[in-house]
Amino acid sequence: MIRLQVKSILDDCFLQGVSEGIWSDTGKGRYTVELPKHEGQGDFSSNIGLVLAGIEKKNPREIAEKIVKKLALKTELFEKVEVAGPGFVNFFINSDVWRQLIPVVVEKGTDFGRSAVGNNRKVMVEFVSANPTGPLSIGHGRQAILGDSIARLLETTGHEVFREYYYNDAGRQMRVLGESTRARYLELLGEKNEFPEDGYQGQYIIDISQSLIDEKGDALKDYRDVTVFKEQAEKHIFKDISATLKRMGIIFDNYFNERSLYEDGHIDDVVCKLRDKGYVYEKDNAVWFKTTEFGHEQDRVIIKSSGEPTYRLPDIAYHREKFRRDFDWLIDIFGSDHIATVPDVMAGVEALGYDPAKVTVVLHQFVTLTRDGKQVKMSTRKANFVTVDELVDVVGVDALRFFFMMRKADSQMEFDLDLATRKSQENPVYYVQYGHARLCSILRQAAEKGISKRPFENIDSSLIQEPEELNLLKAMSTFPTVIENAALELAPHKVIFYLIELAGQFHSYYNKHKVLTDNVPLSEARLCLIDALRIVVKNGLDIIGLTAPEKM
RNA sequence: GCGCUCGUAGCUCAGCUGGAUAGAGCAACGGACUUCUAAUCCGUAGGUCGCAGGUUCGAAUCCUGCCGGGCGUACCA
Repeated sequence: MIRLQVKSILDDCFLQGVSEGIWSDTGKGRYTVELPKHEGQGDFSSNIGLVLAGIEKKNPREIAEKIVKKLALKTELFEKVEVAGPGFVNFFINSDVWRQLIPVVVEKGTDFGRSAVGNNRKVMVEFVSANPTGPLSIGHGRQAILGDSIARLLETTGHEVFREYYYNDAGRQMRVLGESTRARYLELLGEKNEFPEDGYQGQYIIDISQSLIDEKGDALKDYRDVTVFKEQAEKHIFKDISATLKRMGIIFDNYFNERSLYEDGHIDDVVCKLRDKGYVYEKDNAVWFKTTEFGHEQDRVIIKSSGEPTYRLPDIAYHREKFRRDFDWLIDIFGSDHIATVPDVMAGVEALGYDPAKVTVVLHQFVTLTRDGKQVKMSTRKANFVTVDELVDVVGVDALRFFFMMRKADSQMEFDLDLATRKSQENPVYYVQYGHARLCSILRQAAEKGISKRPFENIDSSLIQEPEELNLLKAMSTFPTVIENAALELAPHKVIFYLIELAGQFHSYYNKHKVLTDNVPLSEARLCLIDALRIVVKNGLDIIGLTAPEKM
């Protein structure tokens, strides 16, 4: 907030220098205003001297001096502006500017941090998209939480967000699922049979088979067609998946079934359109898509010689449907195993006349599981995975969300269930939540002691003067920018790190200074700060889907 | 082989659209509870930012090469 004001004042000075002929306008937009890393370098700092000196071939400090001279006349925002180091301009902001943040935050309340930068752009976030072959595992959990927090951030910044889950309940995987279910069904009935070699081995299949017996007895034992088994499995698994997601606070606006692309003729239509445009040809009895026309190394098969489409074709058709539904921005959250499909889909989208620049793919790295110190290759089929439900049981929703949001998407994560269980108490989510609980506690105590929460105009705000207090205000002032950046960069971890930092500053302050004392005016002033801070922490937790307990 | 991606403290990770002295948590060590919640705080220690070049006033950050991990590289999804 304040940074932008400083930047715009600096821009004015720069332009003034241009019109006076001191320097050219080449440097326009090249210099920055940033938060310095070290103490004593001001509240903000600009590299303008160094940048302009490079362009004009002049001494950076001299240029910085000229800027400072112009700035001095400009505004009461600054307490001091000085040249430092090799040619930086450091800005020291008047303390009162920081204090004025308090009434702003209090007035905006839950809206502080929200913004309209999204301009109501329609965004679809596609995530999870797991086929119903088993419970959600850790990897899905990461994706679910990543996608959901991105969606939340976009909503907070004025985007119109639509969450979609894309799934496929046809094909080989599902046939195997049906066969596995039938095999277990017969097993439970004591019938002789063989479990499919590549069948799904999890306990959940047995449970599903049992449910069939409960409902229908042995009426299905002579069914050769696996459809009924498949459908039962799908129904149960999907119910579990939605329950798991809901438990984590994740709700979808739509589940999109890949099969509808066939039923509604979109698959055939896409092939026709591509053929009309000359991007498709036949060879070796298969249908090929000329991805080489889009700079790829080789063409790709979209319909196998058996007549079945490869996964690329429905993926392309699906993306066309997304475009046709008039979204301005399409965000796909994929695991890194989908890297290879992305360029093909993009080529397809482009070939059909849509703009691939409207698609952003967030790829997240895998979560590897270690058990007894050894890495386990997770597989739904072999059922050697850890489910999201198990994790939630053990660590709770908040800790799990925090854990997954802490890391940026493209970092690999190692997950050790034993360690997670043991360490869940150390999860930094509690550090932030405890901060919130403490803030609430102060407000409660104040009420009990009869120290009233007065409006900002009625307190002596100059009493808010400790460096820790001003630093808290400075940190609070960046909150809207943090949210905005995290949203536009699709990087929820930035909010997490911000909250940890802010909570840390508060905990320090709490241990050093007392808010409620016999000094009533001072207590009242500090209480205003505490109230505003509580709002920021609460909003931060809310925005990324975490609870903000008032007591712990 | 090729493509994408990662490599920062003992461990887990921030920082990466170039800026001044590279940060946090955990683990280690030493301190602070008759005081608004000690799920907290304060301090100490810990680094060739994978390696080597290059670009420039300035590189953890950009470029090139190499080394090492992950994921791909199907008429599997």
